[in-house]
Amino acid sequence: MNQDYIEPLPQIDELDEKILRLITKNARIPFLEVARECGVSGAAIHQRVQRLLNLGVISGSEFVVNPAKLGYNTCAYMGVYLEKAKFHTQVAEALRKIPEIVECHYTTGQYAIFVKIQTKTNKHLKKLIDEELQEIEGIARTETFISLEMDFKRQVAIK
Amino acid sequence: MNQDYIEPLPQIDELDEKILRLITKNARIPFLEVARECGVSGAAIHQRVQRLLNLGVISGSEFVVNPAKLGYNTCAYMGVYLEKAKFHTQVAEALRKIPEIVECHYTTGQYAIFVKIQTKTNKHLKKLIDEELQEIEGIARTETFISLEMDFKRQVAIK
DNA sequence: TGTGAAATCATGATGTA
DNA sequence: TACATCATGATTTCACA
Repeated sequence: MNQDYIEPLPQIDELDEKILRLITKNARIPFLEVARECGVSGAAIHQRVQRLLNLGVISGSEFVVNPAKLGYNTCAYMGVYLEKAKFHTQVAEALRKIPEIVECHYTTGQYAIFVKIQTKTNKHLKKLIDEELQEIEGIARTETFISLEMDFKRQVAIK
Repeated sequence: MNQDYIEPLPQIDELDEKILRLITKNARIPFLEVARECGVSGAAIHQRVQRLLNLGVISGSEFVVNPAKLGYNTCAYMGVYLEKAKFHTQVAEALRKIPEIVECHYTTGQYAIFVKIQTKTNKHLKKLIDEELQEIEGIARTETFISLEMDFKRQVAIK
């Protein structure tokens, strides 16, 4: 018995994996360089990347900002308790409007919703919790852990 | 009184911000297109981006993979209790060796360490916890929340 | 910082296995 | 279906103002 829902997987071959390993570490790498490393033509890489985008295996690319260099020195995780489970969606919508909330999940366990927050300072975080979050209709209470230091962060490993 | 340590901020002007807003949403955007939007030359954008990299405001670029399309259907957060606080570093080092652990923070509050995990299935997660995590010297116990659904994820907003 | 020219690259069409 | 080759227009990059 397997209780997990598994979504159908696209066919990814070794060339795709090699491409993914390269472009997930550096989105600006010239496709011709990828091509040379893989021993195929540039157009082949171009077509493969397009296909991986179409399949949704990759959703796009981004330059990664360091929040601290923009003055965002506090990173926190917060569990949210709801007054009633059915407030799920409206609370998530309200959270989405707060730009300091950078990630939001529906979760099992003690919290209904779990979020990641980036604020300028601890004071700014406290203010956000007191003045914005506790005011959201449907939130009963919250529990916050501040990240003292991020030790590492990476994407899921390509086989 | 302000208890927060603030790291010195690089000078970021409006042009930098405009560039950041564009390249953090699409790392492959041609710099010439950015240049046209900003009314400067392509080389100016190139140099600005280089400077932002040197300053550490951006740490690089990446194509963003969708874990589910690679068979990683379970996302979880886990709080780690340590036997002794001084086990901090060695536990973090052990965690870094487990590829399914994609993010690791030192935190305040009830947990000493807080991690994000991507596994193929719930079963795979359970196996990871039972066979790998609980075996790590220094970990007392762990508490896991499974993400049923990610509602949203974004980078910190550029002013 | 910015400009412009040379080197490099992306990308679409076409042919082939 | 996946890839190579080729042509062209765009982009990156570097020397220089």
